[in-house]
Amino acid sequence: MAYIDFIRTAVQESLEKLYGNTGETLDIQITPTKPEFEGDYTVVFFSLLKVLKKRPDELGNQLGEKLLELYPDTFAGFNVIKGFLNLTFTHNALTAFLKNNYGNEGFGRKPETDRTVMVEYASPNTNKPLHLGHLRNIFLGWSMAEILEANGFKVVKSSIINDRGIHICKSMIAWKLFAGGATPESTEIKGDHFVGDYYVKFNDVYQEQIAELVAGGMDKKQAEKEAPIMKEAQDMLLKWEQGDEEVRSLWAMMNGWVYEGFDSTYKRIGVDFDKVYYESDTYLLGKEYVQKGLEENILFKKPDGSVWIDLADVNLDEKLLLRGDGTSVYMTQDIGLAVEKYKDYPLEKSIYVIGDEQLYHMKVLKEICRKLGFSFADEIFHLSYGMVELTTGKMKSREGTVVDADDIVEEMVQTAATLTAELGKVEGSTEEELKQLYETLGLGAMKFYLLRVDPKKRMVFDPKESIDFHGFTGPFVQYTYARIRSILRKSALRPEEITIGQDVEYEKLERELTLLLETYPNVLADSARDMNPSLIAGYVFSVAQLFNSFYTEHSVLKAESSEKQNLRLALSVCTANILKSALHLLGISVPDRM
RNA sequence: GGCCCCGUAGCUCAGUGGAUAGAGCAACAGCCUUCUAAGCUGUGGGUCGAACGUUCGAAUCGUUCCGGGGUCACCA
Repeated sequence: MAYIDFIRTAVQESLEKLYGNTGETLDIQITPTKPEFEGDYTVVFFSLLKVLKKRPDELGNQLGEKLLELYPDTFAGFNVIKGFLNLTFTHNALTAFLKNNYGNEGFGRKPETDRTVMVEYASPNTNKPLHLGHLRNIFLGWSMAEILEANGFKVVKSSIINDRGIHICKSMIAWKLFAGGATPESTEIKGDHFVGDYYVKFNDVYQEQIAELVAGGMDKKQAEKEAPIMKEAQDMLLKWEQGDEEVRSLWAMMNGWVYEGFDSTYKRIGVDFDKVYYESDTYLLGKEYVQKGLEENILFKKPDGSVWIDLADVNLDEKLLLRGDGTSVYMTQDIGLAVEKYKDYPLEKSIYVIGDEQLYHMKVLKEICRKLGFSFADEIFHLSYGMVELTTGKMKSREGTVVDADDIVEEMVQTAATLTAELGKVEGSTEEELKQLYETLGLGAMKFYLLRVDPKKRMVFDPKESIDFHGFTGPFVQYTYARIRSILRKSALRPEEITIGQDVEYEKLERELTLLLETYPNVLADSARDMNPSLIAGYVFSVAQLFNSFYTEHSVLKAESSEKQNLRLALSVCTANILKSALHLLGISVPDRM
């Protein structure tokens, strides 16, 4: 049992022994003791004073003494200040934890169960390459999947690829008109970038044509509709829907290029999916449920034949589900896909990693599913995250300020290479090892940077700050790990030969580190409960920080006694295990040296 | 305009009912014959957007206001 839970139970028991069962549930808060006070954990008992009709020092002292009496092996002492009871653990209580867990690489993880959840993330369009915003989405999704798995869930990582629609038709028509048969192979351009270039080309030509029409006296709105290239794109979409062979094969070819590009990016950043849905397969699925809803009078038809749902009763407005011509809209498709997911897997929860600009859309989706009678409606969870902005403001594709995913990853890896070369600590490594190290560090920096912030909040991406590998960063934590590995390589004792003496004493930093390491299982549980990887980033940083203080203050290999050396080795092994485990949950790997 | 989110140190962010509000970066002063200095130690830096309220206790909860953002498409 975690220390904090143990204390809660012990306090409850002590209070009952002291004052009997009051019949009320007592609200007891337990927090780590602030560094300026003496103690390890603090019981905050202000709220009990009124119920038990006691004075603070009276209640605090009685409770403290009872705890010492009942658990002499656990509590060594206490002090009372106002409504705070500060408790100090015995050395043996610390040792009990360390002994049982220091060598356990899976410390904090819960055993696997059959409870299954799906995490949908990435979900790109196929008309342009991934950008920085996608990276936040992807790292978040990947990390949440890992965190849920560590908490005992079976996790299905999924993605819905928006592979059809007017957007890809724009790239297609531009390619047809201007590429002259060029391919990613012939131009040596990565497939997704190649297709994205034609999307940009489309827009350039489109703007020119609008300008021409307006110059010729046409109204701007009219011009936007009349521009020939736009008409051609729309014509292509129509042909696609009719199954026109030529259009379909062009579509398949260009999407194929994009997938090759995406796959190489996914591979480099180390993410994958268990199940990929394609919009071209699923976009018609929602219609039957809309039809059924119409028959059951949950939905209604307007005179023009369009189908709507009225959400006024839950403070939302009317929402279109089928156009007058019977074609489906985005929402219709999402209903279909939501059902499909539950047909494919026995899901307890269906998590969607989607930007917060779609909060309203997801709220409506959930509400419609509920009205249509789907039992899973309440288990749809929108893991929303804020936009990534630049120090200069928002990313805007029209202004060319979009940070490309491949570019930024490459830049981080290059930074890692430059920095490593400057420091010159890994001489003697092979080319292959160095290349691997740069990837580990560059991606570690990138992922940590994007995951260290609360997902719900929008964040600012500062290129200067992102390539700083000091302080609250991935490389800082990785460095701490590498330092420990270095100690362990030089140690005469192997981790499994460590023995911690029963009455070994803990100095301040040893004690603090032990207490912090012990809370890891709770951090793991909290991050799953809150759907928030940044809790792990914050934790892993504080562990690394504290270990570095300990490392500077106390020598492990030249400890003053063999008893001390064993203790410090155990602390080092335990720290390394937790750093590795926690970083893994953020998708970050660790180097043996750096 | 309706609804939702945000406002904490120069900058980027922690802290959602408890003690004198924290960290990183930036600034300044120190620490490498000692297990990796991508590190450590210290200093300066805040009317927690504003006001009122609830509470023994408020950055945290409530109301109002100010400032910033999102969204409310027969777009995806």
